Amino acid sequence: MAKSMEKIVALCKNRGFVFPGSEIYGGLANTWDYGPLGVEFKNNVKSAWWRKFITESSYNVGIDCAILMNPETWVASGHVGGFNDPLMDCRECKERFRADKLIEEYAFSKGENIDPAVMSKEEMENFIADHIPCPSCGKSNFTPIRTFNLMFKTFQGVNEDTASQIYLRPETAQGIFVNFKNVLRTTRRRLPMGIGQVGKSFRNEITPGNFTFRTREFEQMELEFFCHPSEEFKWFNFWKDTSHKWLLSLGISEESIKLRDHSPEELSHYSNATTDIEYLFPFGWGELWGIADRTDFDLKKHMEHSGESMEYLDPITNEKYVPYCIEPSLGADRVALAFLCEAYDEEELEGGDVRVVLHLHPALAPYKAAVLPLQKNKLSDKAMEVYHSLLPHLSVDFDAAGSIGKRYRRQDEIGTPYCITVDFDTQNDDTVTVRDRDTMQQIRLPIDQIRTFLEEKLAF
RNA sequence: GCGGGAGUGACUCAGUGGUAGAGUGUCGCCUUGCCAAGGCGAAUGUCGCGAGUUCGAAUCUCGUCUUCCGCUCCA
Repeated sequence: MAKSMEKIVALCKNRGFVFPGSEIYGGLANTWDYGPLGVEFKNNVKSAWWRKFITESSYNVGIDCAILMNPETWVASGHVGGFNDPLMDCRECKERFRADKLIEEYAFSKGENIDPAVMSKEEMENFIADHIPCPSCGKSNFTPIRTFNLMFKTFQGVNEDTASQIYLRPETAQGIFVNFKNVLRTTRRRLPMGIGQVGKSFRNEITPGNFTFRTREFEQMELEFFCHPSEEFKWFNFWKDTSHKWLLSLGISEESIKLRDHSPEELSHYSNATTDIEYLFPFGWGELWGIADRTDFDLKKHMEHSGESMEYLDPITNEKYVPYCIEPSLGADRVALAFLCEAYDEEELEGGDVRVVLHLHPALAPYKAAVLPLQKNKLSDKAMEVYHSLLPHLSVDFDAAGSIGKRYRRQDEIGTPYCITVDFDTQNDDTVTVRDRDTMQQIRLPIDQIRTFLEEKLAF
């Protein structure tokens, strides 16, 4: 049956996966809070990534950097210069223009030597008002210039002046680059080596939207993998492949993802190759994972701006070089949403009624199992025992309210892969019914084997 | 920023000037012995906010806030 964002958003709100941010104050556009189930789920997504890309990798190590960084970082990375576009709108025809581009074009067409780069905002505004009509409608009625910078600004310390202005990081990558030497030295690693990080980033997007897909505050799972320049494509393909397989191993189907190589025109100025892994959301294809060959761009920029050497001395060959960097960068909120969309299903059962079920991979499910007494009054004590015996080891739920069928459905809806039903036989032989979410099949299992059974299912 | 929708219980909505409603969900009791059964009962509302009109406003007017969808934009 059809899945839609509307239904998925409604499920998230009703069951405590995701709430609209600041709801009691009428909300704040495009902010979302992860509820009790959502945080378990998202943590599972993040730890699955961490396990695959950091813990289980012999090449990679982790790091957790500050969100606030020396502003010079963003000058070096190009984020300060690259995102200060002076924009103005024509009040008549609503077209939007870059003031510096208008002046450049004007200067070029008149053969005059005017450089907007040295002009202040007011000077540009005045110049345009005096000389340049709207290229679209011919009128001269522009709004004042507004500079759109992607980065959120704030102030460090008590003085709110430009000297104390700092930024919320727009990507986690730069924290890794500035620590490259620290990590290399303290881990005594040789290249190739990767440094991974999970953390919040902030971008003041003009148009956010589609639930948690594009938000101004978001979480990234980034790996910066450093290698010899001659091996850039080898490792680029390796991480592309590894990323692709990771998604499949956690339940994303082949049909709903595609790998899209950037065309040469589309490539960022620093990249030799970029591949996006896109997922087919109910609202269309959306980028989950950008795998970019960033070359030595970032390390070189930081060398220039900081004066610190970012070169690597190969202890075997004695070759000294600035490493190339392959960056698989994944949106945590995006991929979590993709897992949800992929898992969401409405199944028509015999008799015509419909059950909503999240076919989440057990490793991602908020609860691995729910313990249910078949009969509330007489079996709750025994069920509680089972529940408490599992609680120290696994995330499990307990539910005694309503009919057993209703409780199965409630667990289906939140993606709990197994329901453990305590019945009257349990009291005699210490076995329980384990009901599978996907197949609705039931097996009988001794209580002391439940934990092992569940833990085996968590592999991906 | 522009254009267009929309704000009534947790959710979906009804209510167009005269005592705030329904279904779903939630909770309790009974029933129920493996897939949303049933019975009885309960709780939850500054009707987004502020002015105005009126004897009286969820309802009409103005303002405002929030939100959604398009457009603009997008490392």
